Formats: sequence, C-alpha cells, structure tokens
Amino acid sequence: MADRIMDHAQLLVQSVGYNGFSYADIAQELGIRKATIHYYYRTKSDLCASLLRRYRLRFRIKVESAMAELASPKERLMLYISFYQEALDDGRLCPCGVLTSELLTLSPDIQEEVRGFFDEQLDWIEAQLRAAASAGELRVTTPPRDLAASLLGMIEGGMLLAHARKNRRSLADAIAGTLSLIFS
Amino acid sequence: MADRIMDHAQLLVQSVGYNGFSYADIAQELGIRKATIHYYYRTKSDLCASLLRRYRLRFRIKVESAMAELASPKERLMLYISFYQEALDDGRLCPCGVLTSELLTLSPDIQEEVRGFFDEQLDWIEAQLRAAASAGELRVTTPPRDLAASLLGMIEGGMLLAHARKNRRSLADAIAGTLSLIFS
DNA sequence: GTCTATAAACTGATAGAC
DNA sequence: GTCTATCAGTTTATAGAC
Repeated sequence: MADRIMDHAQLLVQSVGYNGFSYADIAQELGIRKATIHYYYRTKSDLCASLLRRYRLRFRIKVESAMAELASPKERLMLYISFYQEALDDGRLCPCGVLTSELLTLSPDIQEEVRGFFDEQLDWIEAQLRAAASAGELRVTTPPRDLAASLLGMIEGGMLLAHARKNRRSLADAIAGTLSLIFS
Repeated sequence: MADRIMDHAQLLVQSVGYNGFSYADIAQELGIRKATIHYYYRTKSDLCASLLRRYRLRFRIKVESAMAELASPKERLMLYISFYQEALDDGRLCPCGVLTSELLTLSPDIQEEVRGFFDEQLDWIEAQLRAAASAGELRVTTPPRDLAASLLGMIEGGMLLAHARKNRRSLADAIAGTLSLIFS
C-alpha cells in the first residue's frame, strides 16, 4: 500500500503540484481512508520528500543505463531528453520543475531534494558536453556549464510550454533542432 | 485599493503560485480585512484572471516599445530576455510559467489567459526570427516556430532553474550564448 | 468602502477501536 | 493495517452593520 500511495502522490505532484492536491484525493483514488495514508507517511511533507528521493534514484538508474548502452554524447543526450518526453506523453511534468514554482511554501527537505536534482542533472549534462568537446564533436565554445544550463532549462521550460499549449510534440522536436546546432 | 490588492496578488502568484497563497496573506500584508478584497474581486479566481489580463497588457506594451526603439532582431530579443531577467532580479518568476504547473486546478478563464500569453510570445519571437532570416542574419535553418519554442522554453525553464538554484545570473548568460549561436 | 461576524467546506493530523 | 471519529485550523465566500 505504501507504494501505491507514493505512486499516486507522485502522479499528483507531476500534474497539479504540492499545493494542488490533498490526502483526500489520494484516499479517494485508492479507495482507502486518509488515516491510512498517515500510517505510512506521517506528514504530507514526508510523503513528498520520500517520493522525490525515489524519483531521483530511479532517474539516476535510468540515466546510468543510458550511459552504458550508448557511447556517443549526442546520442546519450537525445535518449536523455526522451526520458522527459516519455513523462510528457503520459501527461506528467517534471516533479522538480513543478515544485520549483511553489518552492518557497515547501519544507527545507523538499527544497533540498529539488535543488539536488537540478545540480545532479547539470553535472551529468556538463559531463556529456565535455566528452563531446574532447572528441571534437562540439561546434561551439560556450562554457559547458552554461550550455548545460541552457539545455536543462530548455527541457524544463519545453515541458511547461507543451503542457500549457497541449502540444506534446513540441518538446523533443524543438530541442533536437538546437542539439543539432551544437554538435558537428 | 484595488490596485494594491492586485499588485500583491501578482507578487504572490509569481512567488508561490495560485494555490500557495490565500486572501488572508494579502489582507495581512495590506493591513485590511479579507472581506475588503472580496469587495473588489468577488472570487480568488476573478482576481487571478484580472491580474493576468493586466500582466499581459503591460508586457505587450513593453515589448511593443522595444520593437519601436530597436531595429535589429537580435537586439530586440536580447532586450526581450532582459524583461524576464528583471523579474528574476526582483525575486519573481513568470506568472504564466508558475501557473502552468498547477493549470489543471485553475478556472478555464485563467487557463485561457496562460495559454494566450504563451501563444502571443511565440508569435512575437517567431516574427523576430523571420525578420532575421530575411535579412540573412540567421545562421540556422530550423523552422522559426520551433526555434521560437526553444527560446521561450529556455527562458521559462531558465527562470525556474535560476530560482531553484538561487543563481540569478544563469538566465541571461546562458541564453546569450545560445542566441549568439543562432545569429551570424 | 471597510468592517465584524459567520457560514460551509476542506486541510493535515491524531486517538483509539477493531 | 485499516478503520471511525474527531480535532483545530484554514479556506473561500457572504450578510449585514457602520
């Protein structure tokens, strides 16, 4: 039951944000009572922090397996972007992107998880860009960290735009164009 | 008083989102009672929709004056981006970017204002890119609409990243690099 | 216009029976 | 483990006095 609760809580965070749902929403969906949720997660804040830790862990594993399978930085980045596109196809946003909009209302634990996720993603993207630069595959001289921030921003913002405009195609297509621009 | 209420409501939307504040927050800040807010704005939904209409109008005027002053599409886009950077320097996010995260919990009026804002921005950016292409100033052949979506996504996502990482520099710097990439 | 008072619903959370 | 019952606090919103 703990997993089912967390699953649905994550779906809700990715759809309407932390302040956009309540324990009653989860209880109704799972056909249980609110008190049952409190048995597994003492507070809503705990539930959200736990959910973010699991999300980050799963995402990390996904990304690591992508590194193992593909050698080319550009291919890796294309696959990386497809992870976000998958969520979008499922009607979900990036939980960390969503929570950033209401970050000031959230507990320090949650804020730290969100910030940690972004830092981790920037590190990974930067590493791919540096590898590409070493291999002479980069067409530009922009500092890798800045370029990584551009790319991650484009991904997070692209998800938001696609969600608001109900146009799920726009993310992968738009970014693929920019990626081709960067790589030779 | 109507203006002061809307001013603070907008600040709150840009800081913590729609579901992140209540009438009590506004009342306390302005030293008035909650009922007074209802006198000017019947519902919270009305207040938010009104606030978005004003925001869009003001933003439109800002952008139009930018078009009048500067002839070069690249310069116009740099100035355009600085409008978002200004908000960020003031600790504010883009209200439409924020509201997108909780869009499914908001009234149809608000949803329409958010979507309208993005469409309007994409139209404007696309027009600048087409003008640049006609003048032979564009280095790429990406469809202008896709490129516009990339840029707006990068702006919206860049604001989010800067907010979460408390690094307000990253927006303008990161985007300037990509802009230089696009323009010859 | 702004207030007091209040309604009705919902919030996260707890105690204790089963 | 899951429930019923309940709490105290908050939410948006309204009625009516001043």
